[in-house]
Amino acid sequence: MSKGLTSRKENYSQWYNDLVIKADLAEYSSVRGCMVIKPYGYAIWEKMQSVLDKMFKDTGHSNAYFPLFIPKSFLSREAAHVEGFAKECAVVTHYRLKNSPSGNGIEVDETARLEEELIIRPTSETIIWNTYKNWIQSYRDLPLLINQWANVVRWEMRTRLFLRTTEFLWQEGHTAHATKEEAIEETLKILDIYSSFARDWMALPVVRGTKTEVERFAGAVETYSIEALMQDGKALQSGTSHFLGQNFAKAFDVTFLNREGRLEHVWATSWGVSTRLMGALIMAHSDDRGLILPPKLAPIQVVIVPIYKKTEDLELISRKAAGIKKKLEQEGITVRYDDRDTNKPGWKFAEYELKGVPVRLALGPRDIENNTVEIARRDTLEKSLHPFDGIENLVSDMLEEIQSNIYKKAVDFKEKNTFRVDTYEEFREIIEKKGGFVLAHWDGTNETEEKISSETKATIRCIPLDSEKEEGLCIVTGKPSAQRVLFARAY
RNA sequence: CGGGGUGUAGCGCAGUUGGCAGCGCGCGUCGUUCGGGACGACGAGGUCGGAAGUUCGAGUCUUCUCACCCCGACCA
Repeated sequence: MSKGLTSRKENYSQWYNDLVIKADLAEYSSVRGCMVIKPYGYAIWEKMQSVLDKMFKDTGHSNAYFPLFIPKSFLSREAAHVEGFAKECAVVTHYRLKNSPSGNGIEVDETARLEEELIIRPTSETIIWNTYKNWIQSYRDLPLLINQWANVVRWEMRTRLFLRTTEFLWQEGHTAHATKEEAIEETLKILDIYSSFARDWMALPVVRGTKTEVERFAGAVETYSIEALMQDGKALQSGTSHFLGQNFAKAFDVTFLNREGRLEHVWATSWGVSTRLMGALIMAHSDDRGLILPPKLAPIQVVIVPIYKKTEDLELISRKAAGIKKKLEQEGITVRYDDRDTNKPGWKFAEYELKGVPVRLALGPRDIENNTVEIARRDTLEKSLHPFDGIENLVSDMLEEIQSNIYKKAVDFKEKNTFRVDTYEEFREIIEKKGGFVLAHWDGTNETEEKISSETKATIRCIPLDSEKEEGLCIVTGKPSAQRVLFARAY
């Protein structure tokens, strides 16, 4: 048990908070609802960014950057969109401060009121479509495939580190297409990118699906999402991809001349993942000793800890460690040699476990004598001794094994906690007692969906894309249903 | 916005009837330690969230105020 880390069983959300803070990923800032992402946490986010960025570029997208401020009038151009975001917008009303007449401090200069208020972007569709209007004239300008890495602000009432903060970091893709089919294809292509990123890099299995009308993005025709299951049985929406139809094109009058010389509105998509993925990563794999990071996203993949009494020992060990470090680095592995004299080995062991470093090598006088290294893996906590020779291959293989092992564990957890139920009693029982994903039939109406969510706090996470289309009867109304949908309590 | 709570050292907290501002962790120096979160000695660190009031005297009592946290309604 780690010092000061609440156990998951004791209090899951406390465990999560403790972990984020003690593993040095982030901390609360002096600004309400906003957090500071610390270097170790940001390093993980940077890894995610660089992988995703490459995936976007490999599929033809380019990065650009649009303003943080959105004129108020823009937001109201698309009816559903403004409806969805109005309640959580930060608004800039003034552009100047002045010294208080009382002499202490500063205050807003009321004479410096903005003619039109500016909204801090909660998402960028409006400013982007206002811009695209000037970029698109002909079918030759299409498709337009743009992504931006940015911060956005949503004035949430309650916040949680990484999962929901007032300001957060994300990427938002915004594309324009000549046809509906092409836009839908793009939406699905991105959904694929998200789900394979989750699987192959985060070691996180997800369910892909469409959102119900109630859960749909404000302004979208169809919203697709990936849904992940956390260890406490709650679902976390981890990425969304929207088919926007012609809603924004119409609202911002974005048209193009097609091959036949006819003017048409373009078809649009938007899609995003945020620093919320950090929350998913933390909650999906970690244990009561601390983080467990998939090696492919770990900022430090291997740490080498020297164990010594005398400085002569340290010199010998350091020479040996430098050799190992070099060999591992040649394999493309990120290694830290921690020879700080300020902490004891035991302290370091606990510290790197807390921080989720996948593999730890310990090197002491005994190892120097026997030509061995002690290898400990974070996911299973197994320790073993290995000869110095060929250590780089062993570690390299172990990293891959850890990556696949934690994925397997997550898949196993998801399967064990996914239930098919056919009655509402059973449904409530599982939602109340066990949590997890529940697959059940639903009659497709908003009323039934809202009844279920108000009675059980479980919502329809998505209508899965990949499951078989089994017909049945709605668990609440008994009306016919074309397929089971995925319910869960969600973050 | 409704309900509850907390503001005292970097962090976590104690502070009795109003009477010298404390404890643990952390931090600094020195020494012994070092194969699973070591130990000892010495030391630094405070407008007690803010303002006003009662009092010889306020961390403590009164009034006002600000901030943050937790639970609900909203959400990637």
